[in-house]
Amino acid sequence: MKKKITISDIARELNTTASTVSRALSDDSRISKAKKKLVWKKVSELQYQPNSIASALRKGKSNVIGVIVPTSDRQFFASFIRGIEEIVREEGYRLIICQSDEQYDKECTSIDSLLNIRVDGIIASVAKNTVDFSHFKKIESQGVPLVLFDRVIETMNVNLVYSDDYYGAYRAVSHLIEQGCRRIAHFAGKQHIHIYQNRLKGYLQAIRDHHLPVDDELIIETDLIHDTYSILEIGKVLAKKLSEMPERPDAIFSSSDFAAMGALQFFKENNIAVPDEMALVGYSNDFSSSVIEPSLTTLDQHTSHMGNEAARHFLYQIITKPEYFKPRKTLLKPELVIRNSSLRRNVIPT
Amino acid sequence: MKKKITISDIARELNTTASTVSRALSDDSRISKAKKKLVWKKVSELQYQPNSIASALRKGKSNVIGVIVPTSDRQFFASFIRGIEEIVREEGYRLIICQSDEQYDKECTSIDSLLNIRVDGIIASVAKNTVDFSHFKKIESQGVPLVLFDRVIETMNVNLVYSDDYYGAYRAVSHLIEQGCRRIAHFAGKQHIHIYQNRLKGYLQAIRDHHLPVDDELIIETDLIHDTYSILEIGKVLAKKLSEMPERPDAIFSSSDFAAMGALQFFKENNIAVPDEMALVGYSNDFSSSVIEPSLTTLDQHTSHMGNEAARHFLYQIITKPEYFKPRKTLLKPELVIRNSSLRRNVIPT
DNA sequence: ACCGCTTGTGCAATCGTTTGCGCAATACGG
DNA sequence: CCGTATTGCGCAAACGATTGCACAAGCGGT
Repeated sequence: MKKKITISDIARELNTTASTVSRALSDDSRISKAKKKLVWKKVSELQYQPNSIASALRKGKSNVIGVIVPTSDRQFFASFIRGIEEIVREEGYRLIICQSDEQYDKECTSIDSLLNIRVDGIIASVAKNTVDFSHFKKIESQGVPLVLFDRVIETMNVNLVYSDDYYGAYRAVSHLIEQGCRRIAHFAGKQHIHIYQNRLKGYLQAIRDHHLPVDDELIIETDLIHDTYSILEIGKVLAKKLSEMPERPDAIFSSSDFAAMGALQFFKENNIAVPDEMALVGYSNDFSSSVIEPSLTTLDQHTSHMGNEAARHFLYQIITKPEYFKPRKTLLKPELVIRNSSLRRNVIPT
Repeated sequence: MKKKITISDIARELNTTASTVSRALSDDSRISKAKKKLVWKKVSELQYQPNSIASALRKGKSNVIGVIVPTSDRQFFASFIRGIEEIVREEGYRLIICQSDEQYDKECTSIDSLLNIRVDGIIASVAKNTVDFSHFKKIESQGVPLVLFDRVIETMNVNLVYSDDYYGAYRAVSHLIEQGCRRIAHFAGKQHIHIYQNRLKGYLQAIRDHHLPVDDELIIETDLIHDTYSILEIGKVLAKKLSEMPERPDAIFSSSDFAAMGALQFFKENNIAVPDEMALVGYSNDFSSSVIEPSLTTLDQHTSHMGNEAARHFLYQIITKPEYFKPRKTLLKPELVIRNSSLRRNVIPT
């Protein structure tokens, strides 16, 4: 192990003290230009690397933001993280990324470690089974800025960034109705998760607004959070179930791209024409939805934009005095990306 | 800001000193069981959160590993990161993830910040344009353990984890030949990157070993590192070029799944039958390659396994005395995942 | 009664930076 | 020539946990 050189080493060589060097490095106005030059010269000469640990300890600020995601290998979360990074990197913040793997206890330990290393803030999306929020309350109570995104906890008074799932679903279903669909099924996610609840609400409202009957049989609640290949399978199974109904539906709005794609594969294998006999809309605009045949209509949530917003919320909270601070909530509208799985050729666009 | 409670607060309440508390918490044998109980009780009573910054400063160890990836929104890197995490989390290490965005200068600053915060090690894949390696040398010279993966620098004497690209390519091309293909084109990546170089070598060797002619016209070198949608386009353009050749090739081995998929889309649009007129093999086994129609044959690199290995290399180096330490190199064999894009029906499997 | 040993605890320095405060030197106005 | 700014820098105390060393008390053996 080579001995690391410190601020005092520099000071010694320059016949001055650590304080002066420190101030010179932080461009303090009380240090003369000449001295600063000298210091900078020595710094590069000795290849000095500041020790941010020491600095963090003294300043009580680590310049690190903790990010907790259920999993980082979904495009959704990956591009969200990229979105955060884009914004905070120029302010000198680094990210430390924890995966909860959708498990409550990993979520807890992640939060603990992040607090231990004294992150300056935490940006998180809650795991699918989390119903107790005391660990998030702890973050607040320690005075650490918190931003929740996507799977948020609406009852907590913190910064929020989420997508307007109600709108997205409403938009998707209205689109299907415009295409002439009259019996629209819905692959709904587990209803204790807000986003899935809102998508179901949007679905219902759209149906009602267009004076169509709501059929509970067509609403299938299932766990849409798994690895991609499993959800694909789930989609196939559900598609089979729907196709065997006496009065077969003519469209599906799925809360997951992958379930929609699984369904699509089933229909192709069983010669049910998509979109003409069965139109499909997914959710999230995963890359794969653009290459599957027919390509899948879906909702793009502009995830990296969500990341940007989350980052900005954090930065805003940092510069605001606690007594003046009020949490901010951003609700972003998803965009319907219309592709072939829902585009019937004999329909005249309105 | 609520005042954080420290080890000395605990000590004061217990009429003892910080040293005793510290030792009690680290389960030092010199502290009596009784005292330890008392300490633990107070700890939970006061909701004490250890300050790892202070600890890191004193111990010269942060329990953080820096990971540098070109981009985290590729499945490849995401699952690699997951692979690392799996192994190191139980040893108490956290990950801090930096994206170089394939840019040399971001790579440099990432390394600098990681060294500043005194990470215990760095696991990195080099950016596509990096040709000067002094920043990686710096990591070594500071005595910080380094593991390079996938896009490695073979001339550096550090831990390496990479995939046997030569083997993968050889395997892919042999498979195409077994399927009856005789004029096989190759979408090659830029040749200053080792992995693409090795894939080209594997391609060439397989052709030669099967006594087929090598046609330079069929080898197209192009930049395969971009966002997915752009590579898709590149694939289409190249496919067009190939399809217009007087002697049209009957197969493509692409160093990128996305380029292969782009080509596939072009062939479908232009009624060139895949795999019968044109067989296709991609590289990486991205999820989308399984849903495109026909599904794409490709090479799976077992990325999360690569992550496991990288993590183990790091842990090994950590526990080994520098004077006994020798870098370890792991070369993993990719697996050919045979799907419909290359599977000709009239071929009897051998 | 004395010595040595074990067991449990405290003292104080240390990790590398930052920062409030004080002090000298110079400048400037009257 | 004195008083008051202004400029430039050093002293020393933090930040919170860790750790080498000393030391005290208790015990047993001679």
